[in-house]
Amino acid sequence: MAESLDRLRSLVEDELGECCDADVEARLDELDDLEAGTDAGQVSERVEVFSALANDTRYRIVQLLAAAESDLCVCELTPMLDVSDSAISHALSSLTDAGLVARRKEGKWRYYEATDRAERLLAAVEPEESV
Amino acid sequence: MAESLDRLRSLVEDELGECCDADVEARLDELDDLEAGTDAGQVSERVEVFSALANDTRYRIVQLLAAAESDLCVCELTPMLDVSDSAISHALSSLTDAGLVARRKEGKWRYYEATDRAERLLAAVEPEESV
DNA sequence: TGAACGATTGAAGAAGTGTTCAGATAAAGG
DNA sequence: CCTTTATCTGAACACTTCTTCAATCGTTCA
Repeated sequence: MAESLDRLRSLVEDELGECCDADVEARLDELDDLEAGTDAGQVSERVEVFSALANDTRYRIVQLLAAAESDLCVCELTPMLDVSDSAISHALSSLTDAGLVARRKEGKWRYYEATDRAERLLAAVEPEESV
Repeated sequence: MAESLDRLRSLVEDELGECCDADVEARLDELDDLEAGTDAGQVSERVEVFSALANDTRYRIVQLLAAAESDLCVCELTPMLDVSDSAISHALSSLTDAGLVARRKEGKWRYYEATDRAERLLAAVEPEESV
């Protein structure tokens, strides 16, 4: 660890070229702060959220739920997604775990809707021009 | 296809219960519009973006680049991420393809920075309270 | 020119993921 | 009750992904 720090120091010295030691120290401090600002638990929680959207079936479900005026049940989703009910059920379960979808039980049916977090993410992924 | 439509119709009739045909038609139209609103190319482009963030190494890189005041080179990232240079290079390449990171070449080094799209996504994934 | 160094690439094996199938639950209605 | 219907669950297997290693590229500088 101390060794890799020395290595980083000399890289930074190289990178900053002919400038003073104070600048090198400042850069090293900045890098140090960056490293401190990441918490493993938070990272994995957020990676899980992105993973939930990293699949055609799940992404489309969220997109459909966000676009729908009312919430939808599994049997309404099925005809729009060419995979089995089972696959949709698995997908909805991952999405619920990730906090992207909320379920409501009503008699024989379960209705799903997109959460705010999901809607924010869908908006954020749109390319520049449309923002 | 016509068959599954009939099935959907009877499901919707069940769901809406004792109400009139017009309501059933309206619901079917709504479902139809939803289905029409999704384009395969767009879906896969966005799924690719979410996939890029669906991995610890890549997520942390984007987080570091977004938090950094200036852009960073691979050799500065390496000590903060306990994987090989090679892994980081592969990661940066996926991120660049997904439009989440931009590269700048300068002499011996390549500097990377997070794009606006990446910053929007990082903001959007934060949980409710912090918005 | 050639040695050193930062960065990238491709191949390969281990690990992880997605879908389906078969079977299980739970609510509704005869 | 017993059946039907909507949804869920777990196991299995094909498929994808992630990381590492080894080799390569491109720039700098002696």
